[in-house]
Amino acid sequence: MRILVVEDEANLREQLASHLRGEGYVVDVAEDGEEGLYYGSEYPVDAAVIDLGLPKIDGVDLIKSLRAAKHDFPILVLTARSHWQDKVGGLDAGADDYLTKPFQMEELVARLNALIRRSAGHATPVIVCAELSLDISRKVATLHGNPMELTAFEYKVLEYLMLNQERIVSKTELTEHLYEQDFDRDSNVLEVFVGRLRKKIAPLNLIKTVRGQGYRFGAASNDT
Amino acid sequence: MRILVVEDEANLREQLASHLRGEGYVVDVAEDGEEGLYYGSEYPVDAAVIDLGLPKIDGVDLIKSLRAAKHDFPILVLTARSHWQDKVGGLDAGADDYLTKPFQMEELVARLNALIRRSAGHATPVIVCAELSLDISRKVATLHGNPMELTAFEYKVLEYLMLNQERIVSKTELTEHLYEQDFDRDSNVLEVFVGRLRKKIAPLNLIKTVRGQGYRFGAASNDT
DNA sequence: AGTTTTTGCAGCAGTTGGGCGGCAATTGGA
DNA sequence: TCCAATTGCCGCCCAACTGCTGCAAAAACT
Repeated sequence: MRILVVEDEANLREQLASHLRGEGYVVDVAEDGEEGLYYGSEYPVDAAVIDLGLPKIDGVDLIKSLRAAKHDFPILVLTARSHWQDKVGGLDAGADDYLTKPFQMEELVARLNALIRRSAGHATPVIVCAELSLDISRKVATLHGNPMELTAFEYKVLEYLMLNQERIVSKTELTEHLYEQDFDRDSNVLEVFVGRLRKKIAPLNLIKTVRGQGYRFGAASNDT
Repeated sequence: MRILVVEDEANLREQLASHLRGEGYVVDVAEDGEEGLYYGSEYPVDAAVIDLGLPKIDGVDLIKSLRAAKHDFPILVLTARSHWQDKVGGLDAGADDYLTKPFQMEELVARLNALIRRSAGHATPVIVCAELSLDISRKVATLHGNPMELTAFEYKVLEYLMLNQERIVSKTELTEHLYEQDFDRDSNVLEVFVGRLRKKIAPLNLIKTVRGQGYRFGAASNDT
């Protein structure tokens, strides 16, 4: 999952970035509204964390611009406690949730998780498909009731596919959402991971290949 | 479907071309307005993506010239965010939609799809004919409610025929819209693909041969 | 240092696009 | 009406491409 962080204070910005990376997210950082607008428009981000007090373009205007440009990824707004009124402006502009500084990283992560999940159309933190279920908040997959042993990357791939059930997800899309931008385009790592995942969830045939287009995750249905 | 891309910046131009080719389009590229006018006049393009800031002939003038020459394929205009006023000029000149840079490829593709579909006279993204329906945006054909397994080429042929229902489409026309220009004229690939399509949608007799002229797709009606 | 995870490489296999030649259908002329 | 020429159709074949897998090296983590 790709997160955009827009925060002007260097210290907090780095803290956010490194903590989110530690949680397995791909993170783009911007230090002002202009840069934020650029990243938000140019990269396929899955969610954004935006501080409201920003140079160049104010946080509220940034959100408005992003929404005007039809970017509908969820936005979590950060406000200083002393400016708590701002949060109303942020939500009005199109943000989805807010957090007042100071805050705990765990809380931010939890809220981000929830936002991403809901924006993919899942109301609950557990996605179930046949005998396989995925607990987004605990980051655990369960097969036939037993927790699966997945590596960090295997989990990321599975999560992205399950959040986008029934949709064809191209390898490019997976790459863009799961890797930092400079990634070797003609590598076959993804094929390898999909292969391993398939092996681990066998004999459920949930990950289907659509030749020339990508993969589709879904309940084994009408193939051929 | 044949797309004309007119963009002076080499990087973006190649990115556009390769991404659109990846989506199954046939792409002509031009790097200035003059070249754009040539391709737009000479080849049977189905839609064009035109950057407004162009050398030799400006984007707006290019659009005007194309329209003056009675080319009515849909045109999607690209503008830099800082020159957003341009878009008005572009639309006035005869463009059909616009996108401000930077933008995401997915969005461009989605809009192009919509433009092509509408220009063929279909308001909705799903074209239905008897028991066969085609979802242009998802690129899926459905027969009797079951999604069909079509190869990339079979799909392209079917899409073109269905977008041009009831009209006689010559093999030359199909070739020009579905293949890059240097194509072996006396090949029978198209006949082969039409044959395979017929087999897959049998027993519906939707693709009729008009000897010496081409094919006509339509609800089985009064044949000779 | 040892283990686990990620990545690159190379070979394999299935699918697809396209060629070739034979066959069928239509047309026009005798 | 019959025959030949033309046009389109179809089955079979092959080459190229895409995706999969196993192995080994590199990197990350303990």
